[in-house]
Amino acid sequence: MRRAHHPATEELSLPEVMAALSDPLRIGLVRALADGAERGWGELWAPVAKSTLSHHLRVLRDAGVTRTRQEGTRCFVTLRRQDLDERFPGLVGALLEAAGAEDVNGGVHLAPGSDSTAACR
Amino acid sequence: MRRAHHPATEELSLPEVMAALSDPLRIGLVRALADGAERGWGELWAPVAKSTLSHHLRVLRDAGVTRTRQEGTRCFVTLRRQDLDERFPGLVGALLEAAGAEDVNGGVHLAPGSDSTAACR
DNA sequence: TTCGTTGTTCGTCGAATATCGAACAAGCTA
DNA sequence: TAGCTTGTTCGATATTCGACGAACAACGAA
Repeated sequence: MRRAHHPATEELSLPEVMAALSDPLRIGLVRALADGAERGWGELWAPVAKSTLSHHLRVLRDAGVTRTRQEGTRCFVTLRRQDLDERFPGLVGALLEAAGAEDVNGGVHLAPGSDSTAACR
Repeated sequence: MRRAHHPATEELSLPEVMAALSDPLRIGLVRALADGAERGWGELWAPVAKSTLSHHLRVLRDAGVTRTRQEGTRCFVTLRRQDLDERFPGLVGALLEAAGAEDVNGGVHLAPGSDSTAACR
């Protein structure tokens, strides 16, 4: 498990962020993180192999959309909402609203028994 | 020159629109159309072969971002701002603002002598 | 130390994308 | 009719992307 790279706020690239947010599964992941709560890997369920999920989370991280924190063998992920809003005001909000209206989620959902108050027990 | 396909407003797909807007050159094209004016092909200059430009304009059209009108051998293109705002409120505005702040244009610019008042002479 | 859990990385595959030049089609214009 | 202009389409090629399973690395627990 190598040290993950997180671009600084001023390094965020608009095309890269747009590309990261153009996949239904990744939109679903962002929606799952939209409430601002930190989520453990295990809470995020998606209909793909774990290596594929790891790939998508890496794309989001590399684009600066999410931040990953490591704790032992576990990883926790949060949406970098504030950084994104600073560089691209309104973009994430508009995306989340549109994705909610159309129910775009790529098959992603939170694991049973997880809610924003029970995260990271 | 075959009849171009334009998806209806209710057929617009969020991931597809996001993907169409994730390329710097296409962002540049959208910016060139942002004032709502109809532009002729010849007014849009980009640092790629004409077949490549045709491809990018097709991607935008197929995603429902732009509308193409044909007149003789010429084509004119407009941004479907109203349709996009109806389905994805605020998305295009946030993109244009961010792209303007970062000057993302993919090398696209309007041909010399073109401005919003002189279009389509 | 030996497992088991967790997430990353690697190799591979097929599909999609970006790009170019060349050929083509459709409509003006001379 | 014969060019000219304009934009699309066609191959061809190189790259990227999404997906998978397998192997690996790091850490906690038994």
